[in-house]
Amino acid sequence: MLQVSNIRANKEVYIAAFKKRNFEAETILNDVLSLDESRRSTQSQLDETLAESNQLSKEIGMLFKTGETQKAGILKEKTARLKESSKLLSEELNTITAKLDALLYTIPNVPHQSVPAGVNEEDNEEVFKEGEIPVLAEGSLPHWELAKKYDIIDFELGNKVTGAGFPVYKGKGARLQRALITYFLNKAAEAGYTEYQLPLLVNEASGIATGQLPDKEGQMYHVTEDDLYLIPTAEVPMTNLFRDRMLTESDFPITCTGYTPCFRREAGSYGAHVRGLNRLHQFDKVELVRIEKPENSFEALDGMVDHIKGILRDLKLPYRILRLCGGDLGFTSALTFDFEVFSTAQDRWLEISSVSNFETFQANRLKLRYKDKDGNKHLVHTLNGSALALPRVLAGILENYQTPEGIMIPEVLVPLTGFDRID
RNA sequence: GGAGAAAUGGCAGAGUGGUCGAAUGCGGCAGUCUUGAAAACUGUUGAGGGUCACACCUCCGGGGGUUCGAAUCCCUCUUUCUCCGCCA
Repeated sequence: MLQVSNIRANKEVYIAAFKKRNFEAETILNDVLSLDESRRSTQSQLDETLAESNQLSKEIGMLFKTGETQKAGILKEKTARLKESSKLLSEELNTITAKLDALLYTIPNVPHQSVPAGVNEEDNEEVFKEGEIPVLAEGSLPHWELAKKYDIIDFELGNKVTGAGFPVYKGKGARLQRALITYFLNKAAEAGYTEYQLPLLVNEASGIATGQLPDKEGQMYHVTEDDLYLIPTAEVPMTNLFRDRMLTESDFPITCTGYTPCFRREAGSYGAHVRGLNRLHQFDKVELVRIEKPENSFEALDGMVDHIKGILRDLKLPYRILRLCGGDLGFTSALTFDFEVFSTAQDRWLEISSVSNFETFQANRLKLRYKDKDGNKHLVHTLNGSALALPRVLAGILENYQTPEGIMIPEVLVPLTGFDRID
């Protein structure tokens, strides 16, 4: 959520920046500013009324003490009127505040200056590419065929037990999956990230703070009985660990990692592009979260990008990095880099990580600030990134490492899987 | 799930209708002393809104109510603790 004070100071700059998102902001920003105007004037009217009423109450107290009950009675009548008007004013204030918040909730983050304009994924900017695309033997298969051939992932069983999008990993498939999780967590630990095991259900306040609610409500599974949401990403519980905190200089840097399953309704998704592991309702992911001082956040973002590069090099997977254009940029993000692995048998790029700097957008909702040496308070910057999302990495490995003799296991994983080939 | 107790500032802990935004202790910060540090002493020290700055307003787990006036009384929700039940 943007800060009104920043909107006031940077309106024109924001309007221009929002154009990169194809978001026509002028009207809404003007509405925000005028609502804020009336919020403040109503607030100060209310304050004055309350001040008067407080003063009278004090006087009444004194009069009772000195036994002048008649005088007190007269003042009491006065307060009745004040009470009435303060009630009206506070109702008005609530209405205005609710309207203002509702508007603010619909405004996405301001794209970073480096974000290219664009309408969709076609306009994302490729900034890096590495790794060799293997030449596969005749008759190579997409991963869902391989999964069936080697009996390592069973989509049908998942359909029976739950429904589409909930695959069952089996035998070496399950072990490979577990090895990947361990491997990713080990890499994060080596890089200094603190590991967490997190709740998989979160409350509404958490969903709002990281920006999943109220706008993207339909993306999360909602447990209505208890009013809890299944996490769509570990970002939600991990970032919310720091909700309502006042940090100090010595708390930085804050770097966290954790493995969780992720649950996404993906309403409306179907077709060839969602086949197999390409798009699931439940999938595994290792996530990185960082909380940084504003002046360090972009350096931290680069650090995360490098971390993920290192993993993909280790796995010897061909990948590229995209700087998302305004049209493809997530609602809460100021700058996002997507990592894509080339899926040889499908002949397409699969997104396996998304690394973002949210600047103060989440911190404002989180009420997450820090106090600098001089005692001044600032919102922090929050960042997160997948390192990595499992299913598509698995798809990439299965497809790129297939040989007529079976699927070879990337070298770095062998100590963790205990086998070097699926056949 | 049942019964009881509790929730106050960074922490501990007073406060049970009016000079309480809140005693006191610890911690933090600044100073005195000291070659330096510790100790001791002195001062200072919650958050949000508002203002050029003050004033002023709000916040004692959340929400609602009683009252001229609520940390304090009432209702409700949440959380924690103790006991019982159930259970991986």
